[in-house]
Amino acid sequence: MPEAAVATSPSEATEQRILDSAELLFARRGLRGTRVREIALAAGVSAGTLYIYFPSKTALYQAVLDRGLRPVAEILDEIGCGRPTAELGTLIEGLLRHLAAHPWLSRLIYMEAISEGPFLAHLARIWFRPLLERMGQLVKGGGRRHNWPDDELPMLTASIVQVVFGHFALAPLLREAQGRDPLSPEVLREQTRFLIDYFDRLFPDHHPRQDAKEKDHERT
Amino acid sequence: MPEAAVATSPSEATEQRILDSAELLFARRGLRGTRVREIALAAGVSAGTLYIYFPSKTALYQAVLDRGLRPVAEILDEIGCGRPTAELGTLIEGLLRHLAAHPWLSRLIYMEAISEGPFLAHLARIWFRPLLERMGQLVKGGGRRHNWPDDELPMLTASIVQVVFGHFALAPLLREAQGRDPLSPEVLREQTRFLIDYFDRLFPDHHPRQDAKEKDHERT
Amino acid sequence: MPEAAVATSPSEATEQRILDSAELLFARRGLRGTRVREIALAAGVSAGTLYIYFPSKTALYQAVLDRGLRPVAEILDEIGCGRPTAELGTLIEGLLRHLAAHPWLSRLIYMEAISEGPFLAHLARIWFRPLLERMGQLVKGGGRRHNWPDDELPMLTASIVQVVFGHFALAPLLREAQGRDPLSPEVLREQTRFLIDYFDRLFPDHHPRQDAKEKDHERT
Amino acid sequence: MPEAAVATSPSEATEQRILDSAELLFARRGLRGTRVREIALAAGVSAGTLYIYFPSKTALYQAVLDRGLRPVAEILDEIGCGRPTAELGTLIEGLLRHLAAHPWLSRLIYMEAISEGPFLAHLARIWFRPLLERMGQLVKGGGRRHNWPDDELPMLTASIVQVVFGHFALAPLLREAQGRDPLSPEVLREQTRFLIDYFDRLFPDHHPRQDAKEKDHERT
DNA sequence: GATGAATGAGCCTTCATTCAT
DNA sequence: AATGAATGAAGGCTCATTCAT
Repeated sequence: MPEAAVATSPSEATEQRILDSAELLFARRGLRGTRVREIALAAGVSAGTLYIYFPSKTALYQAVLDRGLRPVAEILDEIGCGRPTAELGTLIEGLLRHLAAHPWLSRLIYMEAISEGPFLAHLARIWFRPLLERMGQLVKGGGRRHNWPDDELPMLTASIVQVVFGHFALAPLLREAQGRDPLSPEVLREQTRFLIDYFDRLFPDHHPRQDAKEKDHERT
Repeated sequence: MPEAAVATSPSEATEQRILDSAELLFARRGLRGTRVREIALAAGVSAGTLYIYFPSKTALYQAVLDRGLRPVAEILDEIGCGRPTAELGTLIEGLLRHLAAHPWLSRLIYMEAISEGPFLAHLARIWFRPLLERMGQLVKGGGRRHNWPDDELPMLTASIVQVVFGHFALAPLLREAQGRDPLSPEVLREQTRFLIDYFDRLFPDHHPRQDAKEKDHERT
Repeated sequence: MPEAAVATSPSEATEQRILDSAELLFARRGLRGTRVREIALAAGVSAGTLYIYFPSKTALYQAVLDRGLRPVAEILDEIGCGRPTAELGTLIEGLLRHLAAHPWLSRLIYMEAISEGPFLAHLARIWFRPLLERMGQLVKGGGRRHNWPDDELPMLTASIVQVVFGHFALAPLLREAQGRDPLSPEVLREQTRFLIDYFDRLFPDHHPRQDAKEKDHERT
Repeated sequence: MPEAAVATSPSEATEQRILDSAELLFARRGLRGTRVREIALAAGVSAGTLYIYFPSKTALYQAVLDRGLRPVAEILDEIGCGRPTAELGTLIEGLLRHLAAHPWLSRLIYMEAISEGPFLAHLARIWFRPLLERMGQLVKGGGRRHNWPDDELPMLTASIVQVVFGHFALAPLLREAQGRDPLSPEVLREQTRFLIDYFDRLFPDHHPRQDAKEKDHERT
């Protein structure tokens, strides 16, 4: 419960500020491309101060990655304790809400994945594999009657991850190409609605939430 | 097989080797994270030699990006001159074939997009926007009777790009998480088959190829 | 004695040390021929430290030039506020004293002039042109009855500058050829005495200081 | 007599072109500040070709220096074989003619002198010392009755060198400050006339040429 | 706890020099 | 004789990291 309590100490606040700035910059430039001084400057401290909190740039990177991924893992754990029906929609919505609240997270993850850096295995273990597994369970299990062949399910779940996370990861490009901010509340609402529709079509038998379904489309 | 034919001067070969090595490394580390010496070493030349062919690291990066994106633009142009029906499948297959032959391209593009680098606008202009437009035409036009609302089409096409390119961009992560090489011919064949199935479900009226359709699913 | 008074921060001292070393080396090798590492080594710091104080080698060069030329401009300004008679001698003596105290200055100026570098115009504006003008005023004005034709005066003043500054600029060569140090107090005293004699002959009506005149020559 | 005969071989011409370009550039940038490629480019050959004619940049520098200084030494030798009277004027005129024909020579010499390079001793031995000695002989000897004290003669001769060579060495600065080209025939003529007048005043007993004397001043 | 000063390793780039053609 | 291609050794400059204050 670190986020529930108020700022414990001034140094705790400084540490968070450093982590925030680092997240933002690592997400854009990667580990090698980000300068310690940039992070410190963005956090409003000197580069020397940063080394009081983190022993090295790499350790800071790891801390940023951990802090970002932990809540994702928690979301995955929370889902799945409930009823198996309609959980995929819940999972997606939970993820979207979290990603919208932490717009750098997707880019950070993608950056690390593409970089094939030293934390790739870690990333696969604590983020991607659990995500695929949970999604696989939700798709396979739950009495759903979708008609996807079993051997295509891994690719299906991977594609869902791509669509959900990709929207945030490629946000700069989408903004540039579409002329609107993919992270604005309005666009995020549209994107959420679209994804629900999207999953309805991929899993025709799967009706995540009655209200959401009736709101936007009456066909079928 | 365009590289077999010419084989002009020895310096031409060197230039291509440098471009190849640079593509590989830029795709993994981005512009800032890649060292010129690494590129030169990978190309089997000295760092000084590299500067005979390219005036700067940035210029080399640009050349790599251009060389990678030009064929994609050509693929987009070629499609669309034919019949409008079933063209989406053709486009996807063409793209997949090209991306499979140039496995670093997607990662290069994603890296640049995520980095929000100086070529983002260029990337949007010559890659992403044409891609979205062409796909939008193919989806909208062609007498198809899919029932997507118009305002969701941009997000739909974006999601298709995510699924097609994401497979290659996140290849290292997929390999690590799924325990198999996403770039192996076998997996690529599966991925192609999956994507065709996938589009059939997103556009139920759209029957790209009879054989592909009958192979795996008999519903509708 | 301006450097004895202040002695502010340690970094101020470092900056001055860098400027001193740079002046010495730039005066000998010019801008292009001097290595940043040499300057840093001579100043007792690392090359990186130098860049804390100056953004580039060129900026350091400019700073050295400015620091060296400012006092010369001040000397020129101070002279001329007094009586017009006998001022040329005062100017020369003031210049000689300053040049003797800053033995690298002449070489720095000559080096820049010969190099035809980017600061040549600056040098002409803040050093050479004022020098010529002030000397021209002193020679022309002041009721002197020398009989130089007007159109030879610019060349005359230029030649004076050559003789005054050239002694310091060509010091290495003079030392090598004459076997004595042109910067030693003794030789400097001789040179001053010679210059006074020299000007007496160029301007027979011009008796700068009675004492100086009587000290060394009773002939005529 | 290397300049009398026509171009012996094509390679001879190339060598001279390289020497010419090198002279020009060494005079402006010094040994360290000049790039071999620049010289080659200015000579219209490749850098590799340059190494056919000269084993290294330093050797080329030495050759340039030698080629430039040899005629000066010859001028010094030729003078002095004649009558001792009025020879100083002849020497000055000969020097001026040569320096005007080789405008880079003075700058080259000054550059080397200021740089305190490895050829300083050489320069002193074959250029400056003979020059001082010859001038000293001409001033002292020849039955002239000027009234300079003996211990000021070295400084006097040095000052003459400064005035004669300095005009060419500081040409860029003079051009910038005076707004006219010090190497133009017109200005060179003026400078020659000025120098004759100048020496007449430094050595009142010394009447180099009747015509020159009567042109501008009738005192004595 | 915080920082300004300092640094050594390393980065991008240039350069004198070599050599096969 | 001439050169284009190549390179190893700097050269200017940056950066992660340390430490006295």
